[in-house]
Amino acid sequence: MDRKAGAERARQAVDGFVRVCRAKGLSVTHQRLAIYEAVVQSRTHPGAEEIFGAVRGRFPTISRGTVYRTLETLCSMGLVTDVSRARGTARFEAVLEPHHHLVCLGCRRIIDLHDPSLDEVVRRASPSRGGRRGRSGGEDEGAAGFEITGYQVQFVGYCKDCRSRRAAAGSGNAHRNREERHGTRA
Amino acid sequence: MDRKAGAERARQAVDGFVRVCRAKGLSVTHQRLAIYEAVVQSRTHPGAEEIFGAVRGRFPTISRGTVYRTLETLCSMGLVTDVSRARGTARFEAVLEPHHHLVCLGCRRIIDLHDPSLDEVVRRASPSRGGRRGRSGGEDEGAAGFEITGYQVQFVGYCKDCRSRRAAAGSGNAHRNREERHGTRA
DNA sequence: GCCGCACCTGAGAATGATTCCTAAATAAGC
DNA sequence: GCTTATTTAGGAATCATTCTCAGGTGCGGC
Repeated sequence: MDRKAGAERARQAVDGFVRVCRAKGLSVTHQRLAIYEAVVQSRTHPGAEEIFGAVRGRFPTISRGTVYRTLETLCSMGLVTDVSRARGTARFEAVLEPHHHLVCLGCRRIIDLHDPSLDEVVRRASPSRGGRRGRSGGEDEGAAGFEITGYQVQFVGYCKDCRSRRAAAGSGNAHRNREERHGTRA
Repeated sequence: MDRKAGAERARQAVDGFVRVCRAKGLSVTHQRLAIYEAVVQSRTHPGAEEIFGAVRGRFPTISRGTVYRTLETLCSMGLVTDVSRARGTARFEAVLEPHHHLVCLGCRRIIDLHDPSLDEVVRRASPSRGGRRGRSGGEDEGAAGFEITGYQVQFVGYCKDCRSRRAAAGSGNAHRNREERHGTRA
């Protein structure tokens, strides 16, 4: 039953993949499909290197470049998410009071957000305080025994400047500019 | 008044810095102080490169290595925070339903956390929905006009395995092992 | 104010992740 | 099957970060 459900889910995923590729005018290559499947099958939030390793079983000659390129493509198709979408170079601050962040995916700006009501709310739901969870299929096993030392609510999106820049580029588009590339689409 | 308050704040920061260094048995070097001041004075969540540039005005021969090393030291002293403390290599997933993450600073494991109550609550406080904010001194100006495309609550800490590993290492400590180094202390 | 030494820094090499480049291979429409 | 635009393989290049080690410096004791 478990096996059957898994096979069914895999088939649906492939179907969806092909449909989305067609819709976006992208070729369905074996490599793309294999990389997508590798992400779908993994429960461990794999990195590019792990996916490279997994796919190499089927395509011994696949290159890292293909893996990186394809993962970016999959993200922009919305089939895969970059968990660390606000990732980038290390960024520091000396603000010691607890607070949260708005991260601009366009220019990588980080804006502090002080809102005590967010803290209150997160603290209440925090898994270490017995917040209810596991209702969605029991996927959160690893959470047991986790010691939480900190948290933040991270909002991602586009700051005022980048919004107007994007709006301006909207008319004469046909390409994504370099600045947008380093942000991971949400 | 603004200027005076700034100077006062700066002096307090330096005092605190010296006190913490003494308490931890660390030398108070000019470079450390300068790097700390650069972080304190910046409102923009600077990266290592920016701090390097800022400090080079005073210490033309300072090296990047010193900047990186010192930032790590400041973080472990608790004077500075690595905003992207869950940072690392890119990590992907194909789970499309909204959910949150537990990030282990020990082994970099990422655990999904499905808790609809968190979504609900965060959505209610979201700055684009007019959540109350700016009460803490008006520092959140940049938030105006920000378009939010996504968010996540990110809990950082130590998973069960890493906790027991740390506990075991606790008796025979005197050094931080390599595995802990790549995590930013909370 | 001077000494010793453990702790720090500077310089640059090394590493690791990611991106870029180009020729060869391939999917998709006809 | 043929054509062409898209995609891939392979490897060089880039960028952030870490490591190494020889020389320099803060600081407690005299």
